[in-house]
Amino acid sequence: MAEVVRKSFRRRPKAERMAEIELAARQAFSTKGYNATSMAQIAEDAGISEGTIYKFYENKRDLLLVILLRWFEDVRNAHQLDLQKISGTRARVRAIIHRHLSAVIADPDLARLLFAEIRDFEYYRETELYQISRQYTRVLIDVLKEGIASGEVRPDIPLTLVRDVVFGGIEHHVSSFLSGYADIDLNAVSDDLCDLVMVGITVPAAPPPDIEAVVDRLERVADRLEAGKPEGGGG
Amino acid sequence: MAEVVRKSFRRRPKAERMAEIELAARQAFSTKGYNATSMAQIAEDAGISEGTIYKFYENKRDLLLVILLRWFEDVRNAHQLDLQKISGTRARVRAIIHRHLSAVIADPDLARLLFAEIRDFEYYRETELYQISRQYTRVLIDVLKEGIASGEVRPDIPLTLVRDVVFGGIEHHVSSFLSGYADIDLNAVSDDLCDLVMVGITVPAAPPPDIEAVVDRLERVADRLEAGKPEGGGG
Amino acid sequence: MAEVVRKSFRRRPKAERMAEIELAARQAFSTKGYNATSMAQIAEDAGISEGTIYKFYENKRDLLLVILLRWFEDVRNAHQLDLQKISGTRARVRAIIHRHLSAVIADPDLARLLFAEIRDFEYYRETELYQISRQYTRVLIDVLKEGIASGEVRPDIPLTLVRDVVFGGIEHHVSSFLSGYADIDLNAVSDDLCDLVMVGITVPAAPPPDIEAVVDRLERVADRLEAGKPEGGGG
Amino acid sequence: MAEVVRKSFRRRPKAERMAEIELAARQAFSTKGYNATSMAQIAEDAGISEGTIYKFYENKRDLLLVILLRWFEDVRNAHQLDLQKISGTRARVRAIIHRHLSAVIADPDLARLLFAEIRDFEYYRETELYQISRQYTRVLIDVLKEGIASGEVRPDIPLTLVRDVVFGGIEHHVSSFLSGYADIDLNAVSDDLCDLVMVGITVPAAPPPDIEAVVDRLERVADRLEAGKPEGGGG
DNA sequence: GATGAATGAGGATTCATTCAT
DNA sequence: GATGAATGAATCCTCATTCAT
Repeated sequence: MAEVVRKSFRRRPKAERMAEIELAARQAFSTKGYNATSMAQIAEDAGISEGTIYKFYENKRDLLLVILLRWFEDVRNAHQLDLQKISGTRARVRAIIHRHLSAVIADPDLARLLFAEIRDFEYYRETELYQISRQYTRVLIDVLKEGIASGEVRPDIPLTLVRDVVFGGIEHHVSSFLSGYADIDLNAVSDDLCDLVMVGITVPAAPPPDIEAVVDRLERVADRLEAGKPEGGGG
Repeated sequence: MAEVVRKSFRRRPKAERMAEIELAARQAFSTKGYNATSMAQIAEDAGISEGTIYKFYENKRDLLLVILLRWFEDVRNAHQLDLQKISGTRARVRAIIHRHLSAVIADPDLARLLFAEIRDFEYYRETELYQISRQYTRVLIDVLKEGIASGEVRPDIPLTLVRDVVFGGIEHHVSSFLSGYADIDLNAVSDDLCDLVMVGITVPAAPPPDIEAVVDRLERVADRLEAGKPEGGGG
Repeated sequence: MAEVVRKSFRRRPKAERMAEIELAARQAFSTKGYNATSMAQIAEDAGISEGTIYKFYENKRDLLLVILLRWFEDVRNAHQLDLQKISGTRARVRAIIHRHLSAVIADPDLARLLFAEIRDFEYYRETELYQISRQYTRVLIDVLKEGIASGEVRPDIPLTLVRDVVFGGIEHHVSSFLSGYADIDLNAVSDDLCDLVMVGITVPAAPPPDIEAVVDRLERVADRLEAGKPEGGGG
Repeated sequence: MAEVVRKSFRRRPKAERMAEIELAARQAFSTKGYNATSMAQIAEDAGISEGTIYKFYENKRDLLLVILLRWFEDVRNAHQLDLQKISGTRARVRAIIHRHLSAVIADPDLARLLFAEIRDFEYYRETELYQISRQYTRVLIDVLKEGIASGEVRPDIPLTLVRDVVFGGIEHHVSSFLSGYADIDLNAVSDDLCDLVMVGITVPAAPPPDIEAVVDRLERVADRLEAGKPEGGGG
């Protein structure tokens, strides 16, 4: 009974192939942009033939979509994990900023592709990717709502505007830094942006200058009163 | 060999032609993106022939560049005029936000083209357009610096990050609203964004509004306490 | 975006395709010249699509280059074979002339393309094709040098000029005959040109000038002898 | 009677304009080739507008034709003047070679244009330019015929072949020298080519070395015959 | 399943020529 | 006469996609 197990000797796991293709595509799209990247180039980079890509992805557009979806999913999952171990609105906001910032820095052009190239894809905005990106930015809104509930955040803030300021700000900041070929200090920028959003840029309204003196006096009075209690009781 | 007899045509003022071409190109680029727009389409929309475009613009890229430059120049000039009649950091910041927001709302895709399509234009980032866009966002930084000088703004804020938050936030906000086919309340959003940047979202450690009255009362109490100590016991 | 459904097609051996393309291109280039020939025309003649040409050749210029290179190689190989079985400078020179002449007659415009169209190809002259064409005409120079060594050829001849006279002469001759729609007698022209180069056109060097005087004297002697015959006979 | 002679104050003599246009066109055609030269460029170089060229020349092709015709006429006239003061076939052949060579060296690409670019001009070959170029090369044939008549040239030479060898040789030689960026020694090359054509490259069939000895012997015979006449009969 | 040769529409750009000014 | 803006066909080349092997 020669039960020769002749497994696929050349066939690669589907997931592995796809990962290679997506990696190649992602790098190419990021580096040169969607239009300037050819399927032939992606195939070559992935070490496969052009035709094979079409076994896994409907077309070039679909490939970009899948890549963007994967990116959103990955970062969103990271957000979930982060938030599980962090409490306090400020700390949670900072975590979201930090995570998104590091993701954008890791592949600065990918996020922009969403806005840049998707526009050719007429009806796609209302569907898959649009939903995902909304869900993605939803984490921040949820955290802000919790902050409102807990009293840490003003209840009258424009939620979507805050969301756009955070994500738009990160995108702009990374891209303007890239233009300047400078490095970004991940922690410093996270802190700064978090600060900025939380407390703004205005010089804090100085506390009434006398109040401390008054308190001092009151404390002294209280001290004395307490000290004189024994006599005070008599009458 | 293009040895063909041509139709008739009309000679038009150069500026008029260019305005028509740029309008057509601007709309097409905005609507469909740079790559998806053909010179033939632009020519048709402008009511001229393809060849004529090349009398005025070096190539397609140049046409986009000119359009973007014009946009920046126009809005920058508007900024200058605005700021001439407004004083106070907060009011000036709000004016910049308001002006930029209304420009972006007027042609929401144009500003994005800068970031979306320019990336193919290798060395151009370091040159013309990059310079202009830097100069453009410079107005906000200058206003912020004045605010620091006048004590209205915290001296330790990260200037470029604030800049990126404002312009990136506006861009994202407009584009996310457009996706939802909702209208933007220009004044409300300007106010909100200005507020956000100036004072942040944290619940202010608001000094109790009665504090001075309280202090007064406390002081009177203290006075009485002090004064009545000796006699206070007696009737 | 070329997202169209295609017709069916046949996969063919690479060499076969290339041969067809080159044949079509060669005929078109020869007939109409390089500039007047469109890639579309070549593709149609070759029975393929335009895009396919670009699978084999970088661009139109490259296609011309390849064709010219092939032609030079073919004729050069023929020269080699010819010379292997022929000895004697004159016979060898004639063989080169004959072979080149017949190649030029077979495709009269091809050789001229080299000189006519290559000039646009700026730096190409110093590279591939220039080298090949130099090597090509080198055969004649080598044969001439052998002739000098063997004493059959004057050692003081300007080698490159002779080379240019032979090849330039053939080219001109064929093209002027073609203009006149006349046929060329391959063997006769080969002989004539060979003769021309070998011995020139001058009437063969007059016999030493004194010999005539000598002959005169001899004639006079003879006359006298004849006149004196009557007496001479007596005695 | 104010007979104000208001001559053309801006209008240039027609001939002058044409000369400028032709100069500009000639340089451009020579430098870049016919196809690569645009009418716009010629107009700019000539300091006039594009439209003006069409006042003088039917079209681009016609302009080239005129230029080539002028060139042929100029050189042909020079040939005529040269030949008026030179006699002897060899000297006359050399004069033609020298004159043509110097004309080709002066504008090396012009002559080639005749062969290179004219081919697009289907039926033109049988007409104007073809006639002129035939007439042009006719001078050499005429000189050769005179040489035959005077006995200086072998009567059996292939006239047209000699013509093609001379003109084709010059063309090739100049172009191969240009490729090498070397200078041509006008006189040396003229001499060499003239020599080559006149006497070929073969080592001259040196007069039989014994001929003088033979003559000597013949003279001695004659002497003896003369001396021995009286006695000769006797003894 | 994988391949990669073949497709062919599409697009940017050029330029000879015309003709209203 | 001169101009030069306008034309628009023509061309090379690219590349997403298909399908016979």
